[in-house]
Amino acid sequence: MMDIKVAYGEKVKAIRKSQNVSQEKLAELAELDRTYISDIENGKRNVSIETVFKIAKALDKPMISFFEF
Amino acid sequence: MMDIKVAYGEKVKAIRKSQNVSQEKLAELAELDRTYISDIENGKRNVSIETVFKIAKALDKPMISFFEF
DNA sequence: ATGTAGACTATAGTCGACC
DNA sequence: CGGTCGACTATAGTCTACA
Repeated sequence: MMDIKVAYGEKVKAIRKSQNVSQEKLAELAELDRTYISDIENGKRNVSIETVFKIAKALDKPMISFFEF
Repeated sequence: MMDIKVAYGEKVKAIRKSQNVSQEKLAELAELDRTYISDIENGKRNVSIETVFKIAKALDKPMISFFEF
């Protein structure tokens, strides 16, 4: 059974790294806590769609980019 | 500014209705509370990605279907 | 069948500190 | 720079009841 939290976290990390952005910078852009970004990328947090939306905007990607598995 | 909760709720309602499924039945299939489904469709709740995933599975649609605006 | 309200428990999301 | 811990506050998600 696929874990959506893990899959989402991996997407965030991959897209963030492809843009050479640090977790710290992403946190600032998305107005979220840095430690929370860390947890998200490591598949530990079940984020809300508002948070998904904020991160998508911060990385300038459509939301669906994070759910294409 | 677009409200992601409202947009998501409208998608759930539209897809659910297109399949002639009641909120009650959707709640049962997704293993969520019926009143919660009602709130979601009315744009009142900031659902988690696990909940989005459950609803997507219950309606037999890929997650991205709910974020194509 | 659906919307809403209120009271409840679990967890999303913050923050400071340390490695 | 990123992972983790612990304590915290806000809200996700449940449930009963009534229109």
